[in-house]
Amino acid sequence: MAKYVEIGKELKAQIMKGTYSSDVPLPDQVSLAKIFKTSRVTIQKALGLLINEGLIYSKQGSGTYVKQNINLLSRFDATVDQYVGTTELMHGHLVTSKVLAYNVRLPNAKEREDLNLAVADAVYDFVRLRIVDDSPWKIEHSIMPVKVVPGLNEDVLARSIYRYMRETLGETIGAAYRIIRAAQPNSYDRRYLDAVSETPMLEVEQIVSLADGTPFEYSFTRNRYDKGSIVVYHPERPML
Amino acid sequence: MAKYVEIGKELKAQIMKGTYSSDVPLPDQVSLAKIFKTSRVTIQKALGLLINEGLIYSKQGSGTYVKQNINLLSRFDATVDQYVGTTELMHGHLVTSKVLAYNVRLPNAKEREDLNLAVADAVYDFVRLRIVDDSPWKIEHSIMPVKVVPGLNEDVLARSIYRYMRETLGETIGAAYRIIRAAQPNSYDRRYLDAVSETPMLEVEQIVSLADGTPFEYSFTRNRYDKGSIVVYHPERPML
DNA sequence: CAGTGGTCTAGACCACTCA
DNA sequence: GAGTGGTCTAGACCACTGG
Repeated sequence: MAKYVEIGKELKAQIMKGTYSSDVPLPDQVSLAKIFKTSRVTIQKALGLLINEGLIYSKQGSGTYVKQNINLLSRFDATVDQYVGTTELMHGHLVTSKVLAYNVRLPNAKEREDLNLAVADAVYDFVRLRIVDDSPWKIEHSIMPVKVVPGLNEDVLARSIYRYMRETLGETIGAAYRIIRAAQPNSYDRRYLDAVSETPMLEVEQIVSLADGTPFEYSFTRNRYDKGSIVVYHPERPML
Repeated sequence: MAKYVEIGKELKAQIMKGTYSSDVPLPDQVSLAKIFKTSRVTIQKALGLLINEGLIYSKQGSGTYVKQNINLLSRFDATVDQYVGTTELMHGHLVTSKVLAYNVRLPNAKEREDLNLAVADAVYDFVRLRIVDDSPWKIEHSIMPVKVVPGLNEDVLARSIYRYMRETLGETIGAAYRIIRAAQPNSYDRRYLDAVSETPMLEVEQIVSLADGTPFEYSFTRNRYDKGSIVVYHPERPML
């Protein structure tokens, strides 16, 4: 593990423990470099991780401070901010899956473009109902290329796909595009999620890629408006 | 302007011009350092900007490549990914505002916490209907502290608050928390956005801060499900 | 003014890919 | 094995904050 990641973890742990308040700044970068026996650049890279998470912010000429509103995230139920599958998201809750449809077929034009596939590259096409503590939660409709995620059978689907990819295939999940929208309920929503005409649905369309840039998942996830929201943090970035 | 930002802009411009395809990698970092007469670390910082925007990705031992799905973003109408106000978002479209409510009052407990205010710190509380090309688009309900954004009158509200902050107050917008959810239409939605019972609404609740960490906006923005979605890109980051 | 973060350099070693 | 990106160093200068 890279040194700056280790330092980032340690600093985060200290912040979560309440070592630094939002009034008193963290030790300055030179001091931190001495404390962790490293260079200032490495400290800056470590602090950058926490800044990107929204945990701290830096003010030139002044210092580095802990943000006040860390608690904001915990107030909301479903956070889809990381690339962990939903199975691993709900700490302390049992998440199970029911496979509603499972099929292997050839991709259409849009899927070929979004997943970067040739005409003959088969894809899995499956729909899963995700259940938390015996209560229906969301419906996931996923398209995945067979050549990128081989061996994806119904047994794996009932468990965690992301864990299968990490532990069995040894793949690292990379970036994700997400489009978030509200939608009217469709027949699946009505049948499995107790939605009626007046029930707004929250839909997330996403393309997820491996660390090497290969797209491996194109999916639509839907839940009732009262069964989850999405939390996003946007740090400041130079405009290009 | 920092050198790495300049280089990032130049590289982005070249990529947008189609200089590099997704098959052939960009020049390697050492070559780029020579081309831009700088060090490799600076090149890496510049490339990092493009990686965070989802424009390119790097593969250790291989090279740095342009992503295939750059066009994904342009397919969707409303992108709320940057900290520009909506006035500046719709290129080539006329965005106007109608102030539906405007008030100065004392903050409640939640607002005091989210905006980091004392009991006596007054806040603006206003509702604006945003109109694109004569068609109602979204409703923004905003709370802003008077002491952070002084001089916010109805004249400014009808124009661009963000531009006022940048150009008149000289403030730099920093980070933002956003919670995105689907919701049932309320009376405002029905009255001004042509919503009925079966019209799902997309709602964005957000806290926006200045570069120095001071929160200055707590707002709810709503639009009809068919009048805008939200696009988010999540680059890979080490887990802390 | 002293102290802080922001940027930048030149060079080094390592991990990984791919022919 | 050559070439690539990932990390790290030690030191420097600048920009900004705040007493």
